[in-house]
Amino acid sequence: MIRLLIADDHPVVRAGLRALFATEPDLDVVAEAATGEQAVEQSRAGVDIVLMDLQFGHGMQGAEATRRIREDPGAPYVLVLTNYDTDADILGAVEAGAAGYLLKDAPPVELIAAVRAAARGESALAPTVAGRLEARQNSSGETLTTREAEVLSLVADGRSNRDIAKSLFLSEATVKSHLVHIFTKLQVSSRTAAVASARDRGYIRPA
Amino acid sequence: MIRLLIADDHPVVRAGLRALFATEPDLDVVAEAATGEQAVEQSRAGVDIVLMDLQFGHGMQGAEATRRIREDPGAPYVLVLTNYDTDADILGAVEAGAAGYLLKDAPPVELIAAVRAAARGESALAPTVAGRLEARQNSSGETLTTREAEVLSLVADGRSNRDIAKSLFLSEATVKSHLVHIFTKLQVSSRTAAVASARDRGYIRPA
DNA sequence: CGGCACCTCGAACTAACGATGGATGCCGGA
DNA sequence: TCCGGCATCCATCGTTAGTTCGAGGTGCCG
Repeated sequence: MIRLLIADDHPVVRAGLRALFATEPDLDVVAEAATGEQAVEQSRAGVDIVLMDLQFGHGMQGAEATRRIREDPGAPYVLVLTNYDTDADILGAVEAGAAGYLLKDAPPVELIAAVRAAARGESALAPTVAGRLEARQNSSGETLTTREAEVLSLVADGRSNRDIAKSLFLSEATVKSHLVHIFTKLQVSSRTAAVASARDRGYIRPA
Repeated sequence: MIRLLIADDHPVVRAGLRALFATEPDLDVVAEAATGEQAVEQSRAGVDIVLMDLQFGHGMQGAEATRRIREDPGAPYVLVLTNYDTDADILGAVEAGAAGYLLKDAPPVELIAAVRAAARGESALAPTVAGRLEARQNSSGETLTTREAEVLSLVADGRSNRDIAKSLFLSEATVKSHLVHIFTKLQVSSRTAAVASARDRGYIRPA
């Protein structure tokens, strides 16, 4: 018997997952959580697998909750649940200790199979994500430094170079310098293209 | 007895809604649709209320499907279902004839109440949306024309003015002209800020 | 210690952008 | 019918952005 915790802020999704797993005799949903905090709490109450949504409306997000849960030795496996497989947080969640991730629009059989696989301790990473993880580790030139990401996020807000310089207590020249590096890494040649590319790659929050 | 059609591309969501309504004796889910096309088709088979997701992975989107369904006289009422209440398509859907809209993270009781209200022919618009509809009609300056939206979406992809001009078979001056109008309506003064603002307001697809 | 990666800044130059102000034709609503 | 909004077009000019050099500072790690 595999004991499940469902963590999602959508009541409808929780009900759907519950209904889905109800048809499987070896799967038992023993708890639900509507926030990241609740998920961390409930995960300690004898659970084998946590189905963790990445996006929560308020408070702690799924990736952080995953990290907290996996801190404990003998903690349950965490399967991350997300809407888009381009989600940047997937990488964060996997690095935080998630055993795999699932797309919400995946067919039910896949969801169930993934849960069983996770319960056996197997990792369930889609090729897309696995590849992205490799890419992040190999081609080190592609990842932005924290400072560059900081600049880029301000650019994405529509701020000007001068504006950004003031906010970060830099000279405008430094901001431009960072931008040159960002453009090179992202293989673009304008700030708006950089923002577009960064959104594609998940470097920037969509909402 | 209220006969429901659930149109959503997520099996999990469909199962969740089905489970939800199963507890109500006067509500009966008689059909499901995973695409916009299916929804239009199924809506003709003796349905009272259609629960219509706005986002479909492929093919016809919810707003368009709503329009098609409501074309017929005596067509079922359509309740739009969406993740974010900032979604630009909500307005489109309501204009297409939706009787109301629901947030997927709304508590189950609200969903059920909204369905019953819609079945009685009542309109169920959240104040947020109702206000936005007014705003759209009153301050006409806020909405972008189709051409402006077209330009803006290319800007959001990181294209240059010259590039956009070529794509749309315009002169660069015309593109700039459109941009001036866009900036004015969005109350910004740069293309990146315009993109940021447009994303906030839901003028641009997040993915 | 000597790289190496990162962050910082400057200066001068080119290209792109945005502001301003004006102009035409077209169409639908008052 | 006339007016207003839309789409289209154009030129000029100041500002911003992006490029290309350069260089100094830090901290980390083998």
